[in-house]
Amino acid sequence: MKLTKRKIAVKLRQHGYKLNPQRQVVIQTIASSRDRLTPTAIYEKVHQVHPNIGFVTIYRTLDILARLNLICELHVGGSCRSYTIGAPGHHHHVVCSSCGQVVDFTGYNLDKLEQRLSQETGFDIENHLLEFVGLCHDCQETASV
Amino acid sequence: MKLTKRKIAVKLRQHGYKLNPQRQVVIQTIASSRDRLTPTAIYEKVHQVHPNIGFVTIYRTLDILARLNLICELHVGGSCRSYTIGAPGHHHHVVCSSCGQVVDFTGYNLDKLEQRLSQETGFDIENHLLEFVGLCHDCQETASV
DNA sequence: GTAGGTGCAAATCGTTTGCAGTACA
DNA sequence: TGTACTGCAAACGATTTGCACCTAC
Repeated sequence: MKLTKRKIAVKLRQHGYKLNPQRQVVIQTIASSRDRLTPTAIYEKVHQVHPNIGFVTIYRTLDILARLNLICELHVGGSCRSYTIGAPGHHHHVVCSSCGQVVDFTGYNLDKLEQRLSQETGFDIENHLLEFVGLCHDCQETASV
Repeated sequence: MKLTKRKIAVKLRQHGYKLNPQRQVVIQTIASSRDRLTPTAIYEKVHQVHPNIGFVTIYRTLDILARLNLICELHVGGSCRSYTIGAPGHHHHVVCSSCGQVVDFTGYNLDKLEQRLSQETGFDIENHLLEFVGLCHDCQETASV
């Protein structure tokens, strides 16, 4: 389940951000893609439909959306600045190294490990990053042909 | 346990790379730091001692070392291009969000989760990324003063 | 009406490439 | 000796900033 556009709009307003057409287009673009998208990729998609929306707007919108956890940054297997639409609640991602498709999953809990690490290292652990890379079903077939 | 300089030298030679003074300095710099280092940080440290070593050499050396798994890329809590000296064998990292100190740990196995995800998503999973961020012991004290 | 947002151009930062000279095995 | 490596300068791409105008609330 992905975040609906409505929920995103509400959260933006809650935090004092306006929801104008440009932002709607950016959100719509990310939300309707199954792949992880770089700022450039987002710009290109957006630009096809709305040629007057500039790069700067993309960057600024991404900053806001990321800060509000409405989109997720991905690191594995490619550009360190690519995003996917955020799912509600805590979750992790599986990313295709070939086509960039992103699948998210829930139900894996790292609390116990965090606790062990806190004790062993003396760190006060705040957060973690867990991602998987591999080939999605389609790309496996393409690769084996 | 970290990789010794000797082991690094051997591995470089095994792969047909030369071990010249510049590379030794770069390796020494990374190996002797407890923190994660960006290319710029490495350059600055190296430059203090050897002002004639240029940026390009740093980048090229980092590429080689990373390809041979002699250093590890870190993503969490800061620049996406920072490195720490590699430990032998499979391991993960805990990084301090304040000072950048890196501690690595072993003994946590994600095979079972990978298997579950393969079944659920149809992905052929090749690799994963698992890092933790938090405050190290020293920075917790500094923060609470 | 006004704070916040846009879009352009220019500045800036990090990274890569071409090339001539240099050094290691 | 020959191949690989360095270091400079220049090219390049991605991201940020300044500023005047605009628009959602």
